[in-house]
Amino acid sequence: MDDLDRRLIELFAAEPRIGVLEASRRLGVARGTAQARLDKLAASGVVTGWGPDLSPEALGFPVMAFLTLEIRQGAGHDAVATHLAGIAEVLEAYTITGAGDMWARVVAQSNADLQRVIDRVLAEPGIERCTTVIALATQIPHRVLPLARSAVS
Amino acid sequence: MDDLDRRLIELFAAEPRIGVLEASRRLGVARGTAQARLDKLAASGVVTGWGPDLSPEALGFPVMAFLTLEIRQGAGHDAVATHLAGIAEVLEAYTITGAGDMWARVVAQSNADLQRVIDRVLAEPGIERCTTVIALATQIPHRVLPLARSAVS
DNA sequence: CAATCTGCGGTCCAGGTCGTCCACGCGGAC
DNA sequence: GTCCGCGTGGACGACCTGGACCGCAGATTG
Repeated sequence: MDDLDRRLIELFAAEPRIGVLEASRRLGVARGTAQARLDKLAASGVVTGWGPDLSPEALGFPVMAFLTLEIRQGAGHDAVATHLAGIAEVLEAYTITGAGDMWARVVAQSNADLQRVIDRVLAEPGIERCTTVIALATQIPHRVLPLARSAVS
Repeated sequence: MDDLDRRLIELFAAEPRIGVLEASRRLGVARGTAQARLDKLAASGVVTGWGPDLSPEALGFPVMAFLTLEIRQGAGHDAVATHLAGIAEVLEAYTITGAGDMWARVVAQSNADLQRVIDRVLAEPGIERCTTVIALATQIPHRVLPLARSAVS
């Protein structure tokens, strides 16, 4: 993860479709070098994929909310996680610090639809309580690039 | 967003490097069709980018935490958002329902490093209080694909 | 100190791909 | 009936890819 790697990532983040050759030209290095760096970045796990980024909003799910789930003692998180994984509107879920707590990001087609999503989530008996927080505005969209800039090594 | 679009997205999500021609072959359509669909998906905003996905963990930031910030009345969210945007470890931030609340996802190199990050966040005087929750395990990694499958229209 | 290794730059090649046209046929909408 | 949008198949030239080879430089090792 030296400076060349960083510039490579930034370049592809800015213009994903340029291709290896064009990238190598822009950075003033040989194509083989750029290619080797990209392969290494992928192998080391820094670059996890090149998949298309989808916008839930454009897909018809403009409402985003964060759920904090309180898991019933002894119920185990796995059952809840499996249940959440079966709900497409659940985009993300983590176990977090706190007494049996779990956190999930969900989206919905409207505020009314959010109720339906939450009800689906709560269908799992292992969930004791659920507090919902709705995202009103995006101040910082999901980003990792600045982190790559600051990463050392 | 018909079935062809969906299969196209799923295909590229599974194998991002295949190229338009190969994709059209797999789906049994003409290349021009696949290309037109991809262009349309990008134009409609469903596909927001093809950038490399970076793993904060692989970049040396294995600790993830969620901050709930209480914004001082009248301070305005913008100042806080600008401040957060200047911190690379802040990967995401939203204003949320609740009295002047804001939510942010941060990463850090270690639990000790998390303290440094939080201190940097709290350097902004517009923030009144900050509660931190640490993610222990990823139950569902960030995903949008299932949503695309369920999206209608 | 010298041998070795690794990373990098430069170059070559064949094959495949890309973006972009076009004409044509099909179905639905007016 | 006629128009329009959409998908198809084909074609074009320009370009890119993956792979290979070589030489050089610095770092590492014995």
